[in-house]
Amino acid sequence: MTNAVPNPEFVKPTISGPGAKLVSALSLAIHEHKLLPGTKLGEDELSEIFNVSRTVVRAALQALSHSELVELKRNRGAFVSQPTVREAREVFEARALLEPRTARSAAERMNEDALARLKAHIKAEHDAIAAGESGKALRLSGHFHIEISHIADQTTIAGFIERLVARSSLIIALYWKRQSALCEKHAHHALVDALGRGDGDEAEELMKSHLLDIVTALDLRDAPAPAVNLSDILTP
Amino acid sequence: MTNAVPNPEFVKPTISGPGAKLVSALSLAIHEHKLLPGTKLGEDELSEIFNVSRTVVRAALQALSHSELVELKRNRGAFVSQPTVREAREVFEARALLEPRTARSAAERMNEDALARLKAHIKAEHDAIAAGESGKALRLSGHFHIEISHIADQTTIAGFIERLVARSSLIIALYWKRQSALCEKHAHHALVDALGRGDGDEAEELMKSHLLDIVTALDLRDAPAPAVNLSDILTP
DNA sequence: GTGCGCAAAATTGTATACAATTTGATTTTG
DNA sequence: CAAAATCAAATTGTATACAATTTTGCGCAC
Repeated sequence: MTNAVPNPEFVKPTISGPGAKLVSALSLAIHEHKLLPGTKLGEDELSEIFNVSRTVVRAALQALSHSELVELKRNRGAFVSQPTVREAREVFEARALLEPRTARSAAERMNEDALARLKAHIKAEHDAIAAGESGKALRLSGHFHIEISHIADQTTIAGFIERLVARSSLIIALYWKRQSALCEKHAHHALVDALGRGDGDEAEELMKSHLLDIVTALDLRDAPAPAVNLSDILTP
Repeated sequence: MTNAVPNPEFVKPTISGPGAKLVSALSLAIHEHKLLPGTKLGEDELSEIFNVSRTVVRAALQALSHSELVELKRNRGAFVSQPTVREAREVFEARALLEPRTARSAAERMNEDALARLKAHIKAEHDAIAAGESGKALRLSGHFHIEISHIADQTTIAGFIERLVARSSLIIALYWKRQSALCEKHAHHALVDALGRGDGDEAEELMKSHLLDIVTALDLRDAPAPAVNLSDILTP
């Protein structure tokens, strides 16, 4: 069965043709933490798996690098990005700057259709958790924020938020405190409530504290990134 | 003589090797309004001008499309982007959201070196205007905002602002009211003053009104579109 | 046994050839 | 004469071949 959410894609169609499938599949896998930060994405490997030439693989990897999910190192290859602690802090500072205001706008532009989409989204999150599909649940919880930004109807800012959410997924993979449970369930539910009532003040406040909660569940001391490739770190 | 400004590049090194030159040259030409929105960027044409294969031209065009300076249309080719009126409004709304706050941060992190760079920047703008190089002046005036965002030391947000400034350049090419003079001279000078004094409140306020001034000088009602000959402008 | 150096293998970078699609002009047809 | 159909030229999309670079592994000296 396919996703219950209208648009399951994170990466906008910056690329078309056969490469689009590759971009979708890779970004999906990264968002669901099936591909972990540091994983090498070899060109031959991918071209064989997807039955396309290296030309389109390279185009897809370049596209992913521009959305910052993948890092390209010249003559070395493509790797799933490994945001640093500093980048992690910056990403959530940027989200704190953009998203609360965006949630307010969304509340002001709310309508029946949008509310239905959000509720369906939360249900999908629920179902994924119930089914034990933690990767999918994680991806959906990120996508929830994107959905709100789309309701706010600010395409440009929504694009920024998409990038930040994508990066957040990598950050969570690297810095999430294992002991703290990921229970965005209540926060998202409360947000949908506020949005449904058109309560911009509350939506803004809820989003602010929700983002703070997420950061609190991260371990952003100088924790070394669990690198797959040690040589990247040990050789200057 | 080369630029007096430390980093004349707008597009970050998302691409390396021979293609980097191409990206630099094209983004420079676009920022200086030598290549106007809607201009077609043919692959053969560029590969001949820069003496590289179409492979690297395509990579460069893809990079430019991800920074939204260029729009790729499948089976049609690459064109200098033509932001719509709606996009234009969104871009300046996003700038209004990000830049005043960023100017405040910059004021708080100001130091001797940064102040010197900003003053050198303003001087370069001055000189370009005096020399009648309006394209260069325009590019520098955009880069001034990027310089401030770098001083604020928020790489992620700085990246967003870079994209917005790039897009603004296209917007100005399309929607600038000819009658209104572009005199960012005073605004930029006042900003540097406030920043130099570490006056965050004033810097934030000045940036806000400065951005408003720019929008006011735009005619965001309709949109014509010009075009141009490539080989007349580009020389590697 | 450790470290260095060199050569082979693997991988990425670039160029070129060919396929698919669009474009524009010319011809055909009502 | 206008509109539609068509065919050739031009342009982009994709695959493959070759070059450059990095990685790997073996052998040798110390």
